[in-house]
Amino acid sequence: MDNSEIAALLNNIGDMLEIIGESSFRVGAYRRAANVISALPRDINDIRGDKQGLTSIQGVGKGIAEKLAQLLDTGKMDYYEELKTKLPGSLVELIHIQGVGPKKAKLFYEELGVESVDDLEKALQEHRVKDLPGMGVKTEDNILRGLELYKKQSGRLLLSQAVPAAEKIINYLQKYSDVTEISTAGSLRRWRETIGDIDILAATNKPRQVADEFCNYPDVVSVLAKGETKCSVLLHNGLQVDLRLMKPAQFGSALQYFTGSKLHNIHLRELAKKRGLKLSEYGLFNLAGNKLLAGADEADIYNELGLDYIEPVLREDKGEIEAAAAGKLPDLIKLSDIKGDLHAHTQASDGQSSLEEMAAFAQKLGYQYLAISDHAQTLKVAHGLDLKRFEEQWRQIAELNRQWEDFTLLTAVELNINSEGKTDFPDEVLARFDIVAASIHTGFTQDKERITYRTITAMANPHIDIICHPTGRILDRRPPYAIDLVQVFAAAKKTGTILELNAFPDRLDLNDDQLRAAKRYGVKFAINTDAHHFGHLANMRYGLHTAQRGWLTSADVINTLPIDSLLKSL
DNA sequence: GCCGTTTTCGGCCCGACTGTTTTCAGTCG
Repeated sequence: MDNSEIAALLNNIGDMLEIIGESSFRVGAYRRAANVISALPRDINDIRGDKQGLTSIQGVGKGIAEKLAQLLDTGKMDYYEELKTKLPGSLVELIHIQGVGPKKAKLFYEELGVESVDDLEKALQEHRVKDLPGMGVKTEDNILRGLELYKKQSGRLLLSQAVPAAEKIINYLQKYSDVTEISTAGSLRRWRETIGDIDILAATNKPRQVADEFCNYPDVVSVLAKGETKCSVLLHNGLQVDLRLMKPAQFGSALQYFTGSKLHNIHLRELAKKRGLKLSEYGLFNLAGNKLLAGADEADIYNELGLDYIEPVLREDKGEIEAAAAGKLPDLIKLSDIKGDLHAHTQASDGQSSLEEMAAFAQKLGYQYLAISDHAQTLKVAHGLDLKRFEEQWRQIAELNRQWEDFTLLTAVELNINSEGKTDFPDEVLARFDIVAASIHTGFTQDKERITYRTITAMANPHIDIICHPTGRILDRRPPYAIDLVQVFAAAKKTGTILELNAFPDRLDLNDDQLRAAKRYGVKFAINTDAHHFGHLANMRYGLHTAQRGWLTSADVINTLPIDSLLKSL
């Protein structure tokens, strides 16, 4: 089992313990351990072999370490198996429905025999819930609404749906209402790969007027709640947007609080307490609560706690607070560091734009270079190019390059790694491209050993510079294929092969935790959009923020290099 | 179940809202 699978299992245990009614601190301990392990830069199996062992992991003590050791050694954990006999397998799913927590899940199970989401739906329809102690008609309605929501958005929203929608609303409110400051908050501001709902925070002295304007926003189909501190609306595309209204003097502390993550906030408040202070959404206070130390400005809160400012993308309680205390936060890569894009397709294969259109948009973004990396001959479904067609493309690129002084189209290819680990062209052909990328497009269902072998075999070819979308996952549609990333990272370091961070919003592959792990191995990255239309080149920002979430600096990413250094490094 | 520049035992973040209740439990973020 890998780190993310272990983390998922620990979270599941946390959910089960909560329903059983275990101490919330024990529940929290399992969730913290899960959070830390998901971000671990090393394979947990290796740590198991260390002298200090699993307890060297912050948040893993003797109890969890013993259980994990058994799991890693035998593939089973007695404790988990025992819990599963106490609760039906799908009962934990209930607490992911808005309005249902552990207590109600337990009540429904014990009193109504509800064991799954389907059971609950039936019980609600038959109005068996309202007669339970502490329940009523309104509770029943609330849960029914939560259930509808749960069914509708089983998957969370992609960043690429949420970010533009939020930006439009912010522009609108700035234009038509009296806000002094306004920002996104929540997981959207942290640029998590998927978003639950859109949170927006505004500072104003005229909350009623801002609330009115917000509810009049043209895309609103229904107003769910409207008050002076909070409004919720539903947009016609099904998105829920929450607007929170604050006084300017509290904007910083409110923004800090509503940005989260939950675990980051808990850790920060613990730290405040240790220093004799108290932190809430209303500000940072002395313990007596009568002296305000910070509130209007978010950065002041961190500074008053003795920390460097922590960017929202890092606020996951994955070591950023310790790093900020030690002055060791990374100098995160910025969008302006990106000098070009190394993965783009044209009409020649499965793209929709011409060479000229791609180049024009890349220049508009201020790039020095763009690599045209169409698919090659064996990927028939994408109309891959044979050598003759590539030679024609090279001729066109050379001709176009003559007219620009400070911009270059690079000749590239995205090879397909077949089930034997072989690619489309012999080495003497590969040597003729500026950049050679390779990736897996077929045989997703092969076993871990096989897929890892294919990838590592391709990396061993000295002509192959980059491995694209290394896990093949597509958010909400396709899980990653079975691949041993630890072996891949080690091989990437050894062979000097670059790993791609694919910026396409439903890929983001490698993801944040994987980037951080790979960085520890000394791997270098390319952040590429994999554009199939010139407009897709603008997706770079989704990759960029994912890179930040992976603690990457500009030195970790090769397409921050000017063109001559780039070509030399390849 | 974890952890220690107040502690190896006794703590463990903070506040608001809702719905069901007469003082609070449950849920949420």
